[in-house]
Amino acid sequence: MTSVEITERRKRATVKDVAQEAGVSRGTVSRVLNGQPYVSEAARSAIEAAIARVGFVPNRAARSLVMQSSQAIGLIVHEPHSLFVEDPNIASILLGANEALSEADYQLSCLIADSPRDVDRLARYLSGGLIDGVIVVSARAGDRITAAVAELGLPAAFVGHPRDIGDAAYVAIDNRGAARTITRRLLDTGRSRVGMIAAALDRDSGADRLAGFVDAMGARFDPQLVQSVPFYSFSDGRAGMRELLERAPDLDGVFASSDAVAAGALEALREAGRSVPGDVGIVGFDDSSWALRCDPPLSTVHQPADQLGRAAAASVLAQLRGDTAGSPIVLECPVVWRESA
Amino acid sequence: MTSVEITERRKRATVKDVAQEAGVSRGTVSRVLNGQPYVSEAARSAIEAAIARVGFVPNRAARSLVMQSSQAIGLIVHEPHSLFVEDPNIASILLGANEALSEADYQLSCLIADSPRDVDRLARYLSGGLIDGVIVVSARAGDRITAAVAELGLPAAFVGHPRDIGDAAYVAIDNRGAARTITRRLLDTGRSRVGMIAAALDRDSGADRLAGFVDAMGARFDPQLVQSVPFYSFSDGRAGMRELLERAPDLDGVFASSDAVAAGALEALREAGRSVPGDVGIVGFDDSSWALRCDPPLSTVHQPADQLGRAAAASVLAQLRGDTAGSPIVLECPVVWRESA
DNA sequence: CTGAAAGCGCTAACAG
DNA sequence: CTGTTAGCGCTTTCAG
Repeated sequence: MTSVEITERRKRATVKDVAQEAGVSRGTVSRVLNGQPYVSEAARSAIEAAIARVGFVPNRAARSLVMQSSQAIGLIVHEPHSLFVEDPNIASILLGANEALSEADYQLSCLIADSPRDVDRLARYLSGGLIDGVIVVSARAGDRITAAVAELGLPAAFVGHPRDIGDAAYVAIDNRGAARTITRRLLDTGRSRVGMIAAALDRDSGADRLAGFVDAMGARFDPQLVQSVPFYSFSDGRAGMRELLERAPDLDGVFASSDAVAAGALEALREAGRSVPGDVGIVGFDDSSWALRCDPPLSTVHQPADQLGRAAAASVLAQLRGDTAGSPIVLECPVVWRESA
Repeated sequence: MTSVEITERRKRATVKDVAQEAGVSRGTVSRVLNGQPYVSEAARSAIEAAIARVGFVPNRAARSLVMQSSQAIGLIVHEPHSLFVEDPNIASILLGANEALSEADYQLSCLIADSPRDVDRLARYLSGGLIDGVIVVSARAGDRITAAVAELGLPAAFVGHPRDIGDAAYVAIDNRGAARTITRRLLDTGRSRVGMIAAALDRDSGADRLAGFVDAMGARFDPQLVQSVPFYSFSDGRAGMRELLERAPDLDGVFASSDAVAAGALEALREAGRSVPGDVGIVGFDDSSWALRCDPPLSTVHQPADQLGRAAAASVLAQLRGDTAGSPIVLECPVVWRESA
C-alpha cells in the first residue's frame, strides 16, 4: 500500500457505468432512479447494488438540463450590508423557508444581493435554469431584482409587499393594523404625548407602520412627534430618540418601528436619564431576540418570521405545481405586552 | 393590444436561435459568448445584436454539464437552529465570502444544514455538479457534512479548525492565544478570582478558548471557576453565570467565551446585584454587535469575521485554479478594551 | 476565421 | 417489463 494521497477527484460514475455494472440498460437505471413503476424486482435490486458499488450520484446539471428544473429554490436577500448582520428576522425567515422546502425535498439556496454587481450576476444566475423559483426578502419598491424576477417569469413569492410587484404572490403581516393596535395600547395605558421613530419609510413595512401609528393617534397626531430614520437598526434608533427628545422633551411614550430601533431608543433614553417605563413607555415591533434582551423587556408586536418563510416557500412550491399565484397571505401578529410599557 | 397578461414563461432563446438570427453557426456564437479570439468583428457585432434582440441568456445547466463546472460556490452553515439567528458572525462571514467571490464573478449559494434530512439532501446536492467548491462554517468534529465533503473531493475551505478535516484548507483565528491574552489582561487589572463561562467545548474554538484561559491562569487555575455550557448563546451565558455565582460568590472576573455569552452573564450579574466593572470585570470574545450594545460596552477580542469569509473564499478559488490547499491561514485578532473590565 | 459534428449525463418516448 | 433512440443547450475539436 503506497502512501500517496488520492487528492484529485476521480471521475464520477454515470448512469452508463451503473447500467453496465448491473447488466441492464441506462433507461432502466433511470427508471429506478426516478422511482418509476414497471421495473422488475430483480432489475431493481441489481441496480441498487450497482449504484452502491460504483458510488453513483446523479449529476444534477444533466438532470436539470433535460428536466428543465433543478429542485432548488433561491432565497434572495437584498438588504443593506449591516442590516443583514443585525436583523434576526432574516435568519428566521430563512430557516422557516428551508424547513418547508426540505419537506418537499427541495434545496434552498440563499443568494445575497449586496452590490450592483451582485444584482447583475444574480439576474443571470436566476435565468440560468439552476433555480426553479425564488423567495424575495426585504425588497423595496423599484428594486432591480424585482424587475429581473418579473421579467424572467420565474415563480416567485415576496416576503413583504413592495408596491411594484404587480400581482405576484406575497406573504406579509398586517403592519398597519398591528401598529395601530400597539399604539392604541400605549395610549390606553395613560400615555398622552406619544411619538414614533419611523424607520425604513421606503419599505412597505416601514410606511405601513407609520400609517398605523397615524391612524391610532387620530386627532392627537402631531408630526413633530415623528422622527424618520433610514434603517431598522440599533444606531438609527438611538439617533432618532435623541432627536425626538430634543424636539419634544415632554413625550411620555414612543412607538419604535422595530425592536432594534427600540433597543437603540432605550439606550438614548438611559443616557438622557429617563426611566422606562416610568417616565416614558416604549414599544417595539418584531418580537425578535432583541425584545427579551432589552432592559426592561420590550412590549412589542410578535412577527412570525419563520412562518413567513414557510408560507413563502409553500407559495413557490404551489406555483411550481402549476397553481396560480393565489391570493396574498397575511399572517396574524399579536401584541406581546412586557415591561417596557 | 389585448389586456391578457403574459404570465407563463415563454420558451427561452438558445444559442441556436441567436445563431439563426445572426446568420452564423452555433460554434461562432459560443466563441463570442466565451470571449474567445478568432472571431471577425462583423460576426461579433452581428451576434451581440442578435443576443440583445432575442433576449438570450445562457443556460447554466447546459454549460455546467459540458464544462463540468458551474461558477458557483456553496457556503454551508451547520449551526444549531437558534444560533444561526443569534450569531452575527455568520452573517459577516457570509458577506465577506460573497464579496470575494463576487469579485471573481462566482455566485455564492448559502446552504443550510438544519436537520439530518438537510444533511442528506445537501450531500447529494453538492455532488451534483451545480457547485464547484464549498466553504464550511461552524463545523464540529465528527460532522457528517465534513465527511461528505471530504469524500466528494470537492475543493473546500473550513472556517475554524475541526480536528478531523485532515489536511483540508482552513482559515481560523488563534483562539487559544487570544483567550490567553485577554485573560491575562483581566488578571493584570487586579482581578484575582477569575472564572470562565466556557461554551461549545465540542468545537475547536470553544476548546481552544478554554485552553487559553487555563494557560493564562497558570497556578491560579481552579476548575471550580469554570462553568461549561453548550452554546455560544445569550441564554447559556445567563445560565452559566448563575451557576458560577452560586459556586463562587467571591469571583471578581469572568471570561465569557463569546459576546453573546457575556451579554447573558451581564444580565445574571445585574440580577444578582453585582456591578460591572466595579464588583466584577467581564470580557467577551468576537467583538460582534453585542459588544457595543451591552451596558457597559464589552472588552472583548476582535474577530475579523468578514476577513475569515474572504480568506476562505480566496482559498477555494485558489484550489479551483489548481493550487494545492495551501497552508492554513490564521488571522490576527486584537483585544479591544472597553468598559466592562 | 467559421461551420459541422460529437458529446457532457440524463430522461422520455417508443417499440418491442 | 426493458432496450433503443432522441434530444435538453452548450462547448469544443476538427476540418475547411
